[in-house]
Amino acid sequence: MRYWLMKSEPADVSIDDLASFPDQSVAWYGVRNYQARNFMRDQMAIGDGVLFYHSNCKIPGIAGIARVSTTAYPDAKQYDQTSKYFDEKATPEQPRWFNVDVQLVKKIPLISLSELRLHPELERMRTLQQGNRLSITPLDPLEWNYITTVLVRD
DNA sequence: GCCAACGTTGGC
DNA sequence: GCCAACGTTGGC
Repeated sequence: MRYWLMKSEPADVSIDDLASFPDQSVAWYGVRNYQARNFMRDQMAIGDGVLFYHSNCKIPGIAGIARVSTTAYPDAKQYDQTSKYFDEKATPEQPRWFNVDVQLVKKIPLISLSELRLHPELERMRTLQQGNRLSITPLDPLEWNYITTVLVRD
């Protein structure tokens, strides 16, 4: 059982979008970074904990708790010529990009990035490190526990 | 819209 | 295999 922080741009898929989808789940398509891909392909398992993070928006931060609901499978968008995620070097025989499905557990009152930065317990979190751009990062179980038990209020 | 950080590309 | 140029991310 592992824990992850996964960034989504709410203009693309927000926590409310996720809540409205069938099974409240979504294919985590569009990851085009090898390190993030490898996390999904090689390390994620069904049931892993996910912090659903809103990035590139007015108030970035953690918007919900979710879970990994499938193992990794080829990202369909890599074959879609009309998609910005199309990859001409990918074939069904040799897919290059993978994704898991992520399912909502619960929406939470937003924990903003600026609030996260106030907690010394979280200072080692990768998402808080300067210059970090990875859209998927592993979370230390202590960080997961701190966020989901101390910071989530409702 | 700025720009720092950093990943990728491609010439050599 | 180096590394400069370029593109992207994402907070501010």
